[in-house]
Amino acid sequence: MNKILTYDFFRRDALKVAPDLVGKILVRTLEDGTELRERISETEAYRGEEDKGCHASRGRTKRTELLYGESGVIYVYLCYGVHWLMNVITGEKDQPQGVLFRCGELHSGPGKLTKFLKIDGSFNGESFCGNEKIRIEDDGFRPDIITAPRVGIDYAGDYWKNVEWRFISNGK
DNA sequence: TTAGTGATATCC
DNA sequence: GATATCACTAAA
Repeated sequence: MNKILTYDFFRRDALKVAPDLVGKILVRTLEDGTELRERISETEAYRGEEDKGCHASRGRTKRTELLYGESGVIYVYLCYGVHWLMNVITGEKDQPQGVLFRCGELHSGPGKLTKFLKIDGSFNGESFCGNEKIRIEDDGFRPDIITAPRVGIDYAGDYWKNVEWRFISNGK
């Protein structure tokens, strides 16, 4: 029986949660009971107000308020008016941390992942803990993790642009 | 390489 | 109210 990840898993530091999430399985249950499954193959950590790539670096606002909140909460963000990007909040309360689900085994790209799983803005503020619609399972799979600089944040400056907070499964 | 897209934040 | 910005994708 697969283990379902709970609050304690997400409450740790984003830099611990992000690599641990790689290889886990996202399970999305639709209205009609259909289950969509996809193994996570890539995540990125966003951590703290000093992280220029993190939304919270520009201050605590209505949008980023969630980042400061409860671990295990889903933060969905509409990017470029087209793509829903899904994050999960990690770390202790009042620390703006999150992990972005960057891509799954079957779909590369965060926009495609959320499209496949039928995630949209209505999931903003939902939680992975005790949620019937979406959860994350651990089937014991432990891939080797490759780290790399995050992508898409050229504006964040040389240091934050190059820090290796991107975690990729090598598929083994 | 570039266009498209819309919510959010910031500037009047 | 108006403009600038963006953790992207698809088309060319």
